[in-house]
Amino acid sequence: MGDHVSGKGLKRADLARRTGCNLETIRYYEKISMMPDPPRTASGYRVYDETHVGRLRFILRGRELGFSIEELRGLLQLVDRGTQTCAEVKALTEQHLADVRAKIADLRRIEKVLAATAAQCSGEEVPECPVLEALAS
Amino acid sequence: MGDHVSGKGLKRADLARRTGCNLETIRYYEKISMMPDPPRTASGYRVYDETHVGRLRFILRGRELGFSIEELRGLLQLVDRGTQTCAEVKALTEQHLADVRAKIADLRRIEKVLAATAAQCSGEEVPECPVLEALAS
DNA sequence: GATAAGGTCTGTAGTGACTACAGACTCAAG
DNA sequence: CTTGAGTCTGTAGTCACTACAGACCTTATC
Repeated sequence: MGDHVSGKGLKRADLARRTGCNLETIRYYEKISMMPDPPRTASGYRVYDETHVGRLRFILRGRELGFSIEELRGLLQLVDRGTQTCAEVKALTEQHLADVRAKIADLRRIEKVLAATAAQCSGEEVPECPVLEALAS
Repeated sequence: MGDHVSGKGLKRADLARRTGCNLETIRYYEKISMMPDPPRTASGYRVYDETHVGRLRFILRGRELGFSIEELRGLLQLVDRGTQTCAEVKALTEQHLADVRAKIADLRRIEKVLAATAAQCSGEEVPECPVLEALAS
């Protein structure tokens, strides 16, 4: 009854394979209501279809782009309502873009300090180490 | 018996103020053995001195630079052993520098995608949104 | 000396976003 | 009919903190 048969009725492992998502993460997204409760077989197995594949891909892609679960919840609500304005989505995206840029700036500052202190190292066995001193001061 | 009196015998709140560290985080670092168990007063209050200020500042600065707790534990062990070679420290630092640079590269890729998709937005009330489509596809 | 306000002590629970496991159940193949 | 793999549930662990409840101590004021 797996993925390869008739294209309908994906089991959890099928959905995981199709999306590259961890098996347990699917259950987690269901628990926190990011994914809808899927229909079940008589014996209780979850049954997914293409809409689930699409939604999960959306979530995974968003996570890859650094959106938090809550940010994605906002985005998904707009999708679910069906009445989203492009402006609303754009605003969320631009806010997130600003966050990403701030993070890049932070990391660049860190990179500079690390590169500068590492460059001072002789690599020899000396009791004083410029890195440790940089951390201590 | 606080910070302002005689310069000796800092209480936990004094150490927090001197380092900018959160009060509870000090206790946490003690619990995970990043900070040594300090001496106590007869009634059980922790008593800190300048060596504690130095070590905590070292940890906080390292965390700011993105070292993980375990990485800092490595660095601190070298410090504690007193026998560190500059080469060991340099290796840890350069590994960490590589991690930071990888993270920057990731974020820049994300930034590009976000900026490109946001730029496509009209901001008008259209049912199709390029951002949502970018996430879905 | 009594009392009230504030600091400190302890252990524990919550955060975000998963990940992993134990023990019970079901399903398909041989 | 048995074996092995897949699935189910709830729960605990991860990282690096942060916050809280309830007990105790210290300090200042009356």
